[in-house]
Amino acid sequence: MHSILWFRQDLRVNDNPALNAAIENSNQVVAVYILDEQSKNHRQLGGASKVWLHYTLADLQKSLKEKYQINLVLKIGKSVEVIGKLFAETRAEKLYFNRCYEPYFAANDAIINKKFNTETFNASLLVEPNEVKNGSGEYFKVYTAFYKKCLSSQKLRSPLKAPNQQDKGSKLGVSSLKLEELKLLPTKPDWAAKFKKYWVISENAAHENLEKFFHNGMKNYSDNRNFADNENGTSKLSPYLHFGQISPHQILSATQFFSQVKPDLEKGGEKFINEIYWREFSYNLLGNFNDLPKKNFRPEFNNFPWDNNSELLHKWKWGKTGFPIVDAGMRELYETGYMHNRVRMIVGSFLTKNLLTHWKNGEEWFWDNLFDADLANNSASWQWVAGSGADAAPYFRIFNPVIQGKKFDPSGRYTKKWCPELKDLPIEYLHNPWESPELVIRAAGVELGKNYPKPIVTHEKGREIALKAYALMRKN
DNA sequence: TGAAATGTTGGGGCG
DNA sequence: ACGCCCCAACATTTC
Repeated sequence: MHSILWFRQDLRVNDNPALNAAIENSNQVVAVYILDEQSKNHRQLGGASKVWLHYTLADLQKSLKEKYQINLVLKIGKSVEVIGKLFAETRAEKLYFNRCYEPYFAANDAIINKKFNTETFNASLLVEPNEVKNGSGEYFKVYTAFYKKCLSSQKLRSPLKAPNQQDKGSKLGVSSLKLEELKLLPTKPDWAAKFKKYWVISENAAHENLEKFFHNGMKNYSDNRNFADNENGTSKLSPYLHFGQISPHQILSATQFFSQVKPDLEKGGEKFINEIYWREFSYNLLGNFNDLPKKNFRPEFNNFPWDNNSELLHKWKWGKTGFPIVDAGMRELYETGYMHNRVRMIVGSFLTKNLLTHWKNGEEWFWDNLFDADLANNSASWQWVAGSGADAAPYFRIFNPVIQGKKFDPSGRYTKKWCPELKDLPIEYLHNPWESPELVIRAAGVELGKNYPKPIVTHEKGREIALKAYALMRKN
């Protein structure tokens, strides 16, 4: 008996409910990944996401082959059509897959469930969007309340072990595209080559990173996570989580285990789990407010007088704003496909509040450049930082990039790493080079406007303008 | 998961 | 010895 196992954002062998069900309930499994950019409303993958996906598929192909002798079939097309053909070709009895929660995926899944004999599972969330409601039956709009409710009401499953069975592959020789034919890697220019320096992209690497984080970062995580110059302060698991190379259930279970073994890690572990639940909150918002990627969650922001200056946006994207901590972050993003979380908040505040640029522009740049680009997280977080989102800080909380730099990159290591032209500036002026005495800045070999930009706006004036815009919005 | 402006307090210098 | 002033340091309010 044949079954089809459809891989999506659950690209792992362990703790994969659909995989377990398919292998346990059928003799021959046809595993498939469908690159679907044609179904209704599907959002094109960003450039960085494609690169990550390429290596992830390569890794998954290898593990499925080795462990179960299953070939991962690769296809391009509308998922409903590809699946229909597979059913016809293999006479499979059932389609197994793990649910996705992006609104366009969910709508498509509804069609597939109607058309075929399916069994679906939750593999990637601790809480599905309709699982948790507040006292009046509404979905939560405030994080802390959501989190508390989850903790008090949830029964979480333990991570599943990959079934130990051999020779589960289909004997029919279903045709597959070659991985290269998905064309996920850039060719000319090959801007993706550099990423190998920074990442090992595999299911195994996700677990090794988590283990490393337990030993190096989890103690004092509450504080460490904010320091951009602390390389070990965060887990860097977000891309793996997005593609499902590790599941939140695995993370929670491992964190709790570690906290028990090493009680001094308990506090950090709690905070870490709290951050994992921010992802859950984002999915909860997106699942209940499907327009989150496009429309202001707080409609009063529809009146906000954005400036949307394309030249300023361009300088922001390429790390040429003249504010070192902002530029460092934007360059880290482009170079590594990742940005430290604290710095994401700083550059987000800068774009929306100092440059008065609509958050959607930032959302799109992040979508294209982040390995962890994730519809729920990205849109919820951009709306949060812009002030238009759920549980967002009031708009007038405007980050001062100089103060933030001094506070969260006190050694200057982070800024100097990504803005090497500033490496000889003394720390007192690293985050505000335009205030540096002439002698000092010249001795450091920095010439503003020549080898490092002058600030493209003044923060004080920007703040004033932003507050005026905010007041205007409230009046309307 | 702010920053700036404004208000308050208290120690020390000084006449 | 005392009051006055200055001004950090901290607290509160406002945006």
